Amino acid sequence: MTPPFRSAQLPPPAPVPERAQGLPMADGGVATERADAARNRMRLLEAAARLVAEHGAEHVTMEAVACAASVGKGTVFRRFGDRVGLMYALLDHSERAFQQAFLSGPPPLGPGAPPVERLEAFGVAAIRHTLAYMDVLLETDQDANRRYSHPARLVRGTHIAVLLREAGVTGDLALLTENLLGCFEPPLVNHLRTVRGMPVERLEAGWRDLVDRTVRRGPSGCCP
Amino acid sequence: MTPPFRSAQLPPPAPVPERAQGLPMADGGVATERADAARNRMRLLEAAARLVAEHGAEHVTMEAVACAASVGKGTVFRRFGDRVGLMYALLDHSERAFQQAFLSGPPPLGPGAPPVERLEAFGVAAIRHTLAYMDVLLETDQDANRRYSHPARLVRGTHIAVLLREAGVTGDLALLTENLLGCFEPPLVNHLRTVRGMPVERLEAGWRDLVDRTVRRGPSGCCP
DNA sequence: GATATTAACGGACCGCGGTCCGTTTATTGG
DNA sequence: CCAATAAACGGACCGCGGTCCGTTAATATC
Repeated sequence: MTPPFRSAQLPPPAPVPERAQGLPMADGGVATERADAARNRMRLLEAAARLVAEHGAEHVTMEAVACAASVGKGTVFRRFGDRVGLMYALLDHSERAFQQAFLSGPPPLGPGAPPVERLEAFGVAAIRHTLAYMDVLLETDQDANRRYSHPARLVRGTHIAVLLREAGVTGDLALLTENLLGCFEPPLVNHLRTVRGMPVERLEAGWRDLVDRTVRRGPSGCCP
Repeated sequence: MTPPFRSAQLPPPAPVPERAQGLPMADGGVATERADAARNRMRLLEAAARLVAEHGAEHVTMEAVACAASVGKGTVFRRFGDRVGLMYALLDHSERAFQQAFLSGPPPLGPGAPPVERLEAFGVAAIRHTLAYMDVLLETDQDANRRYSHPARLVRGTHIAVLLREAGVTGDLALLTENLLGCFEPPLVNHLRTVRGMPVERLEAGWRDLVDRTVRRGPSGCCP
């Protein structure tokens, strides 16, 4: 009688775009959002961003966002699915910018530098990104399931895995990657900074050290 | 006008014991719970455990617990503070047992084995513990702040740090410890098992590998 | 431009976590 | 045993996330 599992997700009702989707159609066009829908999405994102800036993400209610955007509450949920979805939407721009920086920007973050250097630069950038958007990120952390399946996390994970491989790391790359990703968990970073009082430089140095330990030759003997 | 921070905690109203406290008093006695309070705590814990077993932690409401224990809703909150507090209380016994096992049980988990072996055994035990209590642990994960400051996590962290030191690891032990602790995050373990389909053995092997990489000689050159 | 279709809208509604405060009851001191 | 005190009780109450469904209006077709 115990219900399936936490990871059993809401099935296929699947409205909830969270972002204007361009689904290809039979005739070669794209199924675009209706004009009013698109306008409301913009209004909602702007209102949400304003309220977050004013009161902190933690104190922004869905109803307040709806009201500030002069829109019904139902509309907010239809556009963004739930509170966490709205928060993710708020992060979308900066996350894309970050992705572009490490996928195709200038070295050492982007291609062109040796993999270990890129990895170190990546972590430093990720930590800074986390700090910059901390309060919204902490809100997205509410839904543990989505956190680990979110596209942004997958992209980061793939990037790390590729760099590890390029660096000649052997072993369970998937797990090593997850371990490295753990360094950017917003609540962890927040805790280390706020409660334990660690300066950013220390976190960055810790990341570099960790990368070195991970990369420095595989599980078997040290220095063949 | 932005409110202080997320980590700013509820000040000192400080009822919320979460566990029968034995505070020392002037006369040498202990300030114990009133009889009815203690009885209600037991009833609530039993009721909660039953409901969790029956319906899964995720579907247990505070009102249902109160009702099943024939107690008012207010009483549940006075005893355990909030939902997460109740969940932590449910985990208390097993967590203490685990602590005893690695602090004073037989080797290789307890004292007597070399530190690296203990560390590896610790991780394996922690992963199993996490899997065994997964659904309740996932509920405790709601409150990100408390997660990182919870006594149980501190104990685990101290244990890891001590073993790392004994193993002769140099570097930022605090950060290395946090990184290793990340391997036991319930939502991560759940994701790797449920979504990514990794068997327990793989997680355990991954832990051992990670310990090896962490321990194998510090940040500077490889094999002096 | 009129009509049909279908997506989008919005606010009433629900459930649950958490609080408040008037009432009850265990305890202690005489 | 009785009174006084303070702790514990319990349920009405509140706010917010999320859902539902009758209404509205954008688009497509003619």
